Amino acid sequence: MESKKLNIITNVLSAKKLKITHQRIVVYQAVMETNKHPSAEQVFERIKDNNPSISLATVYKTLETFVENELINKVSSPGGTMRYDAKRKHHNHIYITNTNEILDYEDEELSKILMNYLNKKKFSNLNITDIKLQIKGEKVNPSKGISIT
Amino acid sequence: MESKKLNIITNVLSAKKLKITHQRIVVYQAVMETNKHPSAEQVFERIKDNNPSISLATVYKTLETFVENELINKVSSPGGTMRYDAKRKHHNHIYITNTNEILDYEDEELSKILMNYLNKKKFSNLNITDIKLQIKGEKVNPSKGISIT
DNA sequence: CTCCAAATAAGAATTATTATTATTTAGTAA
DNA sequence: TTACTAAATAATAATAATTCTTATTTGGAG
Repeated sequence: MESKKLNIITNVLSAKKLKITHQRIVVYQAVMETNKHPSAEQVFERIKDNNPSISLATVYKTLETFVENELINKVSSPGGTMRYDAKRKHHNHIYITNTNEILDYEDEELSKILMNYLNKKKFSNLNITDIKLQIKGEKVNPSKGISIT
Repeated sequence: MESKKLNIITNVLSAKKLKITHQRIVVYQAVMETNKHPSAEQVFERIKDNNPSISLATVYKTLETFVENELINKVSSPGGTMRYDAKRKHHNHIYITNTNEILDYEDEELSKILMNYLNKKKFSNLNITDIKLQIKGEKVNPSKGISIT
């Protein structure tokens, strides 16, 4: 199963004509394995114990390469630093201001409503590439999670 | 009329119990006068010719003071730097990726739809402080403006 | 197996922002 | 008005995040 996962990654990379390197595999895995929207620094922290030779600059560059190849997303956060997340289905973000977390909020119904509404508007000279909702809030109890019904 | 504008500013400042200083008046005016969501650096550029003694650090600190006192907003941008804008009616942002501009998109009807939709959802442990739409796109013709109908 | 364009490591450089500290000033109260 | 004090500012150092540079290494085509 480890090798299966590895296989998926190598396929993804070669589909984008990217050289398959140990660094790229490790960084890609690190971003995929978490839903925590890590910063480059956090990706580096996550991988460095098992891969002490991978440098922070490489992590930055590798992440940037993935963004250019649309394998992951790069999002700005109210905290000021850039955060990365695995590119999956379209989703919105909830910024938790008191813990600096970014949560995903997936809501297909909402996306449809938004699409639908904005399509009726005419934006001249603008080519819209993405529409997402940005919810900002704070955890009432920072040590507990958030659930949505 | 200059003095009238000045009067408005001094009233705003004293309402927040902020000392009325030349630096604050100038920075406040600079942010109010543009709808371009300037960075701290851009505010500095805008004022420095007429106020060569105001330092960049003061601009940063003054803007931060205004944010704390809810006179202006601070928003992150895909470009990575923080941008400021006059706090007015609730509005959404359109990030123009090929020119790095941030446009306002005010739409009360849309806000109501969103509020309404999200109120039906139950987010436990989350105190929502802001909901805004983030539209990303690029100008087809970078030298021209964007109009919305 | 060889070769070369592309990728990486290491660290310097740059950019954005915050912190420090000595000096100045707004507002208050005599 | 003047004197006082807490707050604000100027100048600059420090820090944090990110990008650049360059010498070295390596994946993969042939």
